[in-house]
Amino acid sequence: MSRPGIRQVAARAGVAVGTVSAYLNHPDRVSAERARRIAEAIDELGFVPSSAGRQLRLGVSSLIGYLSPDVSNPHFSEIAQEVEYRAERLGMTVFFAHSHGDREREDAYLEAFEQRQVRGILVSSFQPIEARLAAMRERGTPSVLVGRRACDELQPSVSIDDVSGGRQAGEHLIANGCRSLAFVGGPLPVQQVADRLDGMRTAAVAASIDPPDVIEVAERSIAVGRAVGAGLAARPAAERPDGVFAANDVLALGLLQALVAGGVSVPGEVALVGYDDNEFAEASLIPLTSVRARHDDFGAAAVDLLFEAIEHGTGPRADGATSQRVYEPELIVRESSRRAH
Amino acid sequence: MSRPGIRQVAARAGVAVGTVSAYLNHPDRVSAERARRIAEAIDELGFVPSSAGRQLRLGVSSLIGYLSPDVSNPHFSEIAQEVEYRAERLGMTVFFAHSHGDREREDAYLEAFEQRQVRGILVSSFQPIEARLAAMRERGTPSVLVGRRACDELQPSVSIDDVSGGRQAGEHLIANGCRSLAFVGGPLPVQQVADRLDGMRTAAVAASIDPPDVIEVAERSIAVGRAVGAGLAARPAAERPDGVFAANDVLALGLLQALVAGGVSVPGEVALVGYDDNEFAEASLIPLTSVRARHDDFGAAAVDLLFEAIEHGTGPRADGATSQRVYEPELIVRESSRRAH
DNA sequence: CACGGAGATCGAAACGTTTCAAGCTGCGGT
DNA sequence: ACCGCAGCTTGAAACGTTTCGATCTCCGTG
Repeated sequence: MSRPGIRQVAARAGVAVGTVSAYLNHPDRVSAERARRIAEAIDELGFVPSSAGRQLRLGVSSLIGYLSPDVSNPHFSEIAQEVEYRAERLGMTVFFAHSHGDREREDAYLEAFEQRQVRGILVSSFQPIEARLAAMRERGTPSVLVGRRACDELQPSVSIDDVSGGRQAGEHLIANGCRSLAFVGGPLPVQQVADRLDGMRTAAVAASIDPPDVIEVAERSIAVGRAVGAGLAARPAAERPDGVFAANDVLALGLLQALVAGGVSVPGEVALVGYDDNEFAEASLIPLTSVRARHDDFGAAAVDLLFEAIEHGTGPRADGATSQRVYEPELIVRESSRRAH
Repeated sequence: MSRPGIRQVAARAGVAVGTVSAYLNHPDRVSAERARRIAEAIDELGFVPSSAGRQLRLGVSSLIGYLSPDVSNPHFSEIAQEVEYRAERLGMTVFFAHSHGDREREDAYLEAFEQRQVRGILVSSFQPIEARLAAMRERGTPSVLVGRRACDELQPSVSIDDVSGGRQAGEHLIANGCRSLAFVGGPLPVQQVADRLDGMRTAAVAASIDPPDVIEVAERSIAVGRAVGAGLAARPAAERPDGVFAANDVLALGLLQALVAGGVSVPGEVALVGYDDNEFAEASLIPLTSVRARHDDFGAAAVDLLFEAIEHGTGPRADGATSQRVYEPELIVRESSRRAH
């Protein structure tokens, strides 16, 4: 007793299959009488149209794929939500997949997307991935790199100027009287992390103070932040940085907790700045200063850019412009770094 | 220049289409020589198998659907992650969709799942939805209700005993000397919320103290928690409850921030307990006491139950047992409610 | 009354895959 | 030299849909 198809519906309603198809896709083209009979048949049979059949015939789906590292980081879940809203308004469904930073999973999902004939793909990744995206573009599936600026001119991307974000964080700390800076983040090969550090270094150089101490970590999680924070709290005050910039809010929140638990006053003894400005940064008991990546437009812009790529085809843009949007981040100053001079 | 199909590959490799199919699905059944030729052809043509064609022929996909209200709540994203891991190990891909509490969206996604012929569906919802799930079960798509115990015997579910959780929270507050309780949560028609409140009431009755003051809210978010917290902080100390139980960690974190900002000492003047034990509850500067819903097994159990339903068919279970797992929650005591007596 | 046109309906073909009965090949045993 | 068997290989059929030229019906016009 396999599920009924459009044929069974047609037979039951006493009409041709083409008519049933018309009813489903262009209800206005079929007479009221038949529409009624068809609706009845569908109901009685419990007919559900098969998207596989439809997709096979049409050659495309109404799916867009979204590959992100990790939805448990509020930064990504906030973007995901926005993407879903925007795509929905454009009649598309989003197929979410999470790589958890694993390269194999990334590959597997990208391939799955292609097999499903998604119309386009949104990709957030901490790994070099442009070559793979270029190959998919060749085969007709466009993509937008989210969160990092693409090197290849032909690869659309939506990103934050992380160097600028890092510089703002650094300048802010310095302006608040910090002279002994530290950067907590990693792995350093990750472009976004490296850029943020670079920006901070630039600020230090400009102010002619020592470059930040780099505390590299393998993972940006609360637990790791906590561990690093405990280490800092354990140092004698003289050997402790007085201004810390974390690559990430999640990391920063862990740091903050361990510092305070270790008896270090924030922002008094250590001023702290995070990155992403996620929801929980603002909700902390000592609200966290953070570099905001304008979430409001970010996900939506990615979707829009993807649609542009879908329309324009996958070649270079006719107008020669590159489709790479870079947002200027904004420093949101809160208590964790606000110091009386 | 449509994408090449298995036929073009066969032609190019000089073999029959059946052989290419065999190569793709049972590589051991084709001779080394042909395998080589086919691999070559696939490479040259950039062939990507169409999952639509495959699914059409097979009649099933390797998808399971997961409908949840909102991935920006860490509670759900933690479950989602677990579900994805478990499903992956079983060779399934998870199709995520988010209802954002909207009934229409819920409907639309459930229908989309069915059209895609998912093997089964995981559903978290705050609305009554069992009737719809029953209809889908009739048509051959099993589901597992996640987070709330199903009323219908035939509907598998994985849930937490929310009444017990509420009772534990209440008893704990009382044991810590609180005599004037309050419950913050809502909307009350939501089963999970009502159950938690019920449990707390039970505890109050058992201890012969006044039942909790109920502060109903329309939405469980940080912002709402903050607003309620500000309201409490503004009251004269005598009119303020000394033990507050929030339906949700997100809500609790908002409350906590506003209380402290309003000069109310936590846990000194107000002891606070949340629910879900999400990652950020533990990471708060005043770590939040919370009722933990054993995330470790939760998502995995849901997937396992779904698979059982898929195997067993969609009728009542042969052994007559109902497939409803109820977990006993565990109170994790942290500083936000720990009081010196 | 014949004709034309508009609008609704029909039904075969095609999309890309897997299955499976049937055919083919080569080898070992008698 | 023949048979039988095992293992590869073949290719047609079927899955459920949409498209589109052909057909049919009906009505108004000349």
